[in-house]
Amino acid sequence: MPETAARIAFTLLHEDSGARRGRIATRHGAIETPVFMPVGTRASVKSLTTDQLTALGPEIVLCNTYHLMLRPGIDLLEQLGGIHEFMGWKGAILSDSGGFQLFSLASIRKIREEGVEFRSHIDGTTHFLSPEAAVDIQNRMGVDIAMAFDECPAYGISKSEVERSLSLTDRWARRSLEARRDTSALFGIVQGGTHHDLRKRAVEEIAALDFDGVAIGGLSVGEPKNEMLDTLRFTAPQLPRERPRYLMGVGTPADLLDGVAAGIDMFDCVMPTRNARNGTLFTSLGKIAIKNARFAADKSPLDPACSCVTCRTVSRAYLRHLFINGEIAALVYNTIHNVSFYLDLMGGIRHSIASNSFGAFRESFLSRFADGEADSDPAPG
RNA sequence: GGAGAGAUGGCUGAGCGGUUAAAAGCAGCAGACUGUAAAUCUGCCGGGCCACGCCCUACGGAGGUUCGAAUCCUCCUCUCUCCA
Repeated sequence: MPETAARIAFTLLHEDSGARRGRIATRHGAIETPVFMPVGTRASVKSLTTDQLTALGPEIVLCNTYHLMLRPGIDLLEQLGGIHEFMGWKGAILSDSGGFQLFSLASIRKIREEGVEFRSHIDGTTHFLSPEAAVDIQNRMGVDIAMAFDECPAYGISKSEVERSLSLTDRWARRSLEARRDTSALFGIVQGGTHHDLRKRAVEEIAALDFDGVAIGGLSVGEPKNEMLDTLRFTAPQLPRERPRYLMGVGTPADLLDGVAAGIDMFDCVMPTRNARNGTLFTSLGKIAIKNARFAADKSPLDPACSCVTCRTVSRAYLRHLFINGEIAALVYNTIHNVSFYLDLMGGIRHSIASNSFGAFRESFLSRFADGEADSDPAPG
């Protein structure tokens, strides 16, 4: 991409019903969409070295403004050549603005019109994030895609509070955009809880601004699944067709399929990496808890349908052994597999859209994945 | 041979007259995890049952004191430490 070109360029390649197949050109390579972005909050996809991550082949990963501004700090990060160089990562990077930390670290912050005062969860020192500061930090990190600074309202608060929060997010969106530079693309975020009218208002507000992409935030934060899906299906199709659509923080394999069906192009979620470290592994036949006693003597690969390093190299019995003994290799093997599983799922989704068979792919995947049992042992006699 | 200390649920280990089916940790079994304060957290964990209550069996063994004992007394068995 020429130096003078846009921050990113999105091309919508194909549509299959509501599902979209596209491509995002960035200064760090092209991203085939729909895409799943592994989460690397502190410039690290937990338990993986950068070369292990690279070998898995994701085109883009996440990092987090709040966590990185605390450590190592933006001055140091900038001095060290930016986040790509810092972590030795050649692919694209999207950073979250820190808005989600307003939600997850609610007890140690104070929200004002101007911005948010945080107390560091590490050492208690006070820090300030505003739309301008958050975007500035993301620019200085050198990420390919930055996120507007938003407030993610907790589920269960009153509609009037959601509306108040949304108004703040919308005002912050304009200020975030003012702070955009050519170094990083900037996405706006649609909030509004589970209220159709607020979501509609948010879409109109954000879509009218010159963001490089539009995200749906504030889903899968505790609301019932049917409300999440309802909000997703209501909101996603209203997002600008010619720009990337990003569903933040979602989700399960089934959620990804629902998101794609609703017209989402980008996803991120801690689920594959966190669950890997906690012993829950995704397979083509459903989730399994590798610590379960029934895998103690199971010589079969974790997922016979998977070709990742883990599945090619070791057995379920060995993975269980490593996990219950707290071996570091368990985290590495598990993470390699779960991330591979998610990336493979997205690959399958992209192929199916290209061949107009997304609906069938989705049905097929879900019928096998079901919810739960993935025990390859023969039925007891 | 002598002098001490001690034996508690798979293990370590509290309790030292009633509120004790018995703290806590570990092990074991299961579950959760959705823009990562997470290699974290939660539940179960003697047995049985027509189970939100009841019945068995339980603190080395056998007796005893007491309304009531894992807790007090006697004897026995075994373990550990120190001195010979």
